Amino acid sequence: MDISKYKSQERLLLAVDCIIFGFGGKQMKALLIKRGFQPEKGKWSLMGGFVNKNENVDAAAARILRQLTGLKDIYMEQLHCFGDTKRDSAGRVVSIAYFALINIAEYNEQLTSDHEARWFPLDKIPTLIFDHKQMVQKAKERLQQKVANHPIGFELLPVKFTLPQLQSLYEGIYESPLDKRNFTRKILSLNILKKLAEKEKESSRKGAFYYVFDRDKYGKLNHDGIKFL
Amino acid sequence: MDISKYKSQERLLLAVDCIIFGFGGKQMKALLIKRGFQPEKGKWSLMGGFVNKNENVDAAAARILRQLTGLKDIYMEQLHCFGDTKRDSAGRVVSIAYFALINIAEYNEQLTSDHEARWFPLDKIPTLIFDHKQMVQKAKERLQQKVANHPIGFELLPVKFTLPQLQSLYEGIYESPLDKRNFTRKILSLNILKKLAEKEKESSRKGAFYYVFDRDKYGKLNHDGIKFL
DNA sequence: CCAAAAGTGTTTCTATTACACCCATGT
DNA sequence: ACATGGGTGTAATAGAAACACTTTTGG
Repeated sequence: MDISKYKSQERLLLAVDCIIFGFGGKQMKALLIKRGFQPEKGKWSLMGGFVNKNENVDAAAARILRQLTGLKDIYMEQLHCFGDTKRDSAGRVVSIAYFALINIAEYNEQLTSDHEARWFPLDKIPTLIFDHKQMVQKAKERLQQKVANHPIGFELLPVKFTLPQLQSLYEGIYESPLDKRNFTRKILSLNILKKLAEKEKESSRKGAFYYVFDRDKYGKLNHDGIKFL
Repeated sequence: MDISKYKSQERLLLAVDCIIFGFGGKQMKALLIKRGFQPEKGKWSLMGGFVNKNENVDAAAARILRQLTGLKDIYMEQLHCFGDTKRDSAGRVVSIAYFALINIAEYNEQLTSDHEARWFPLDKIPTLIFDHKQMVQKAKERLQQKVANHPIGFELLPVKFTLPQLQSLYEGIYESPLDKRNFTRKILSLNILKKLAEKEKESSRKGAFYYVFDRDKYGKLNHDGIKFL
């Protein structure tokens, strides 16, 4: 087979960078690390790494997330390819950005300190290397869109959560307040939550009922017209 | 500067593929070419090419579109990175897919024959090489989403168009009929069209008034909550 | 008994849908 | 005169938004 056209092409470095979102109870946060190698060593950065030649790009993203956080089977979605020639000061590196949603409570604190990782509220993101700030911005916009039509908000909460918690989550993502009554009515009308008998008693005297997301029920619906907000 | 971490990484081929949409009066079409080199030479394919080392990925997409169609200053948007190791039978090539919207009438027929290019209605796309069918599918879904909130449908029409034409366009994109009265009311209520005195007389005895998209007016609106459909 | 958060309905308004007839013109 | 596609309004329904009081319970 004549593949000479391929042979004469220039190869380049391909990286992935991950915007890792967590929910801090009131606001959305992103997990950042102090970069461990040159250039820009010691500066705040997204988690990233290079794509190996015999590795799917999606797999590379999952691997990097696992290496740096210890977490696997995490919700991840490809965001965008950042491909400007000058984006990385050390040479031509095209980066595929992914965003991940994790339950901040399950995240192992030990790993945080290992890699000098820290959670930053989205409105207090420090200066980041390269085009990482743009990546975070784009991820935030994408999350806002996506969460309106897809049940991915639950990835950010524990399996059991209360309606006030869920509302705070949406308020955090949209950075705007929601009406409690309208919110509960709407979310319950979707018929995808199961109410538990148990109550969460930490955050109020009265206690709030726990709910769980019922994936089975959701799976049986038409996902086309479903609107969470 | 110590960039040894970069040096030890594997480089790979990066390509772009373009899904080029046009509107055929009744249905959406995609422009495909007969692939001109091995492997899979002579099979139907999206327009594609390799990204050069000193070229932005976006620029590569624009270059390839220009080389193969002669068109420039075309609406283009990055779609998705397709990065499976086995996607190209001749070796590891990661491809960034873009979709483009062009006014089919302005497209130079000569160039079509030069590259053995042809327009195919979306429901009659032939077998395509590699993962190009998936790319087309994803582009179609993205177009449907996007066109509901952004004024990109106009890219597919001549500068002057009639309301029946615009309606047919949306019907083509969504593959479902719309109510004429509801459609005109909605679209006119956005206040982004300028009605001309002139009429289009080809397709009916009575003739239909031409409109143009008023980019100035549109620019002055809040684009956040705007809904075309 | 009081502070703090949970839970719960109704009304108004806005947007969407469904639906049918007359108009202008070229042949 | 008639066939063809263009243009227009209203009523019914559904969804979104606004809004305030009662409940529970730990201290």
